[in-house]
Amino acid sequence: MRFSQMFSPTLRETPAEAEVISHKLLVRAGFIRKSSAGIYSYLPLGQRVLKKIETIVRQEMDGSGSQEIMMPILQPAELWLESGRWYVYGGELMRLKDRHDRDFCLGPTHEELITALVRDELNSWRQLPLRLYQIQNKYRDERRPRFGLMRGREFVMKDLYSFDRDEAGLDISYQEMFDAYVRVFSRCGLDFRSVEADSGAIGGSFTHEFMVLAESGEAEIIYCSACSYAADGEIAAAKMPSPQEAEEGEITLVATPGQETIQEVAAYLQIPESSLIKTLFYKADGKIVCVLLRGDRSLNEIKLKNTLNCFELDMADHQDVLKITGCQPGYVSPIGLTGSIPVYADDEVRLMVNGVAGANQKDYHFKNVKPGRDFKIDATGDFRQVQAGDACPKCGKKLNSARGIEAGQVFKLGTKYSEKMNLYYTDENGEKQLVVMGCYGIGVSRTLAAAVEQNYDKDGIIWPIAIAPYHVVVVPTATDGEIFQTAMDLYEKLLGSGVETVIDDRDERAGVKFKDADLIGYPIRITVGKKWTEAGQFELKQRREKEAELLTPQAAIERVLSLIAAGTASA
RNA sequence: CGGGAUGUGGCUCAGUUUGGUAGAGCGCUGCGUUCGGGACGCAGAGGCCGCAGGUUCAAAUCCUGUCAUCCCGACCA
Repeated sequence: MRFSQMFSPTLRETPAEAEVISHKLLVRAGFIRKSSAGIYSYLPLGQRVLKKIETIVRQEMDGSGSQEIMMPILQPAELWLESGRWYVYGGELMRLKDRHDRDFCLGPTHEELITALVRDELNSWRQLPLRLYQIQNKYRDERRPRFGLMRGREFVMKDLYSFDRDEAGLDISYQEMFDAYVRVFSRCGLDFRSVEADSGAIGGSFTHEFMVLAESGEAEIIYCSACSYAADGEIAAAKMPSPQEAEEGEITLVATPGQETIQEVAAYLQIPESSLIKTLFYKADGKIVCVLLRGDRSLNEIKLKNTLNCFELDMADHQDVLKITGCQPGYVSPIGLTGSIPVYADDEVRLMVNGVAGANQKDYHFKNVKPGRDFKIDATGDFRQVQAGDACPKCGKKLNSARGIEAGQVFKLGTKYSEKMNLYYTDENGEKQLVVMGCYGIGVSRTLAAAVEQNYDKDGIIWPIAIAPYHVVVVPTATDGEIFQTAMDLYEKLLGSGVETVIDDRDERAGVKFKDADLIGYPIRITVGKKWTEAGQFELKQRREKEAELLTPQAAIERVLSLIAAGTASA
């Protein structure tokens, strides 16, 4: 490709609206342009990267026994009414009506459609297992689209659905998909981790997320420094604490004038924050519950939500707290609570011996509090947010934390949709059986953004070679004469060798070309300039490296081919 | 959906407080000089100031409404 003809307008300045690195760089380097909030056009460079990722995904899906199909984006409301999700999905579903006033939506995912499709065609156990997938635009009317391609309202997704005879079959499908995902992200050249995750409202099912590690990631990952344990921070567990061995003291009221926060009370009484009992009040579907945590811990709302099995969970406001305890926040306590409010204590709290808790009385706390003795506990469990430094639930070694971008998820659906939408097959005995399903998504456009979040420097993007829009840019430092002609010859030779190459044939100064090459992030740059005139050599510089290599024309081409081979090898 | 902010040539912004008929830099076009890390000079093109009302002799500027965009939060099968 001649750069002079490429529709890739680069910007010198960062667009004002872009906040995260990938958004800034993808816009500046001419990969994408915004159409409206969370909706983007892909310019030639962006489209090429997208296709590269799609190709890798296709190869791995096809290679693991799946078949590509294409379902409609526009879906009739009836199917969503059938699954019950027309009302459950809420505002995120992009809804519209046709001229006959019939309801439709733009597909955010395709469980309904594919279940209906397969149900009409699937009869015998002989047709199973079956795995179907597609790669297409998905639509989710996010409340708050943000970060460019990271959280868009329209995005490219690969969604695959597996159909098996039973749980054992699903286990195999799940594992094969899991393995395929590992290969996909490895081949894309990304640093990622698979983590155990929350299954959300579906509940009970088994799921893993694939996280591309990046500081800007929206998700927290907790992983073990020693063993293979890794989980989304939303669900990460830590080892059960061991009971404290201490002589029980007698509960005593102490004055703590003006000390309202955990920090203040700990400092005032000269005790560690972990000796305090943190008392929180939440509203679960309108009902008040009391939650206790160790003073140095914070609540993991998802764990509590899953335990309570509620839809809505909000912190109780000051008014409510006042009504329940007769006391302002800061001194509230489970001690002396009336029986109607259930008390949920984190495991760590249950094991405390001489804790400090509020007194439900302004300016006073109790010390030497023993849970169970001094107040009742209705349930205990793991409600705390795991932090780096906690002990691994599997091996007890130290847990670390990192941030990640969720680029893929594998999910066991079980019979949720088969039941609702009557998807059966007939087994060897002639009996009708529910089909067991799984679903598996990869955010293709998000993976593109994640790759940038993980691979950039102050000058621009640094594409992993496997998904780079082009492998090589050839930069002649002159715009005519021998240097330019030599560069053109090199360009032709590279193309002839199957190397995806751009020649920067613009009538620009060398500095401008170098800046653009760095910004766009071609993995390899070959400069034809003074070293050619002086010594008959090209300068080959990898975007990731600091120094250039001086090579003869033949050696340069060989070097390019070997770099590409190394960068695109199947995992 | 709650809170905050911003809409002025393609991009980044000034001008709005104090109303008087639109500016800079970059980019773009042409010519010349320059030519290895975003050159310089000269000459140009390009904007009914998000939109709709209102106040006024006069509105980018004041008022009302509305739309859009961004950030924080909530939310995210």
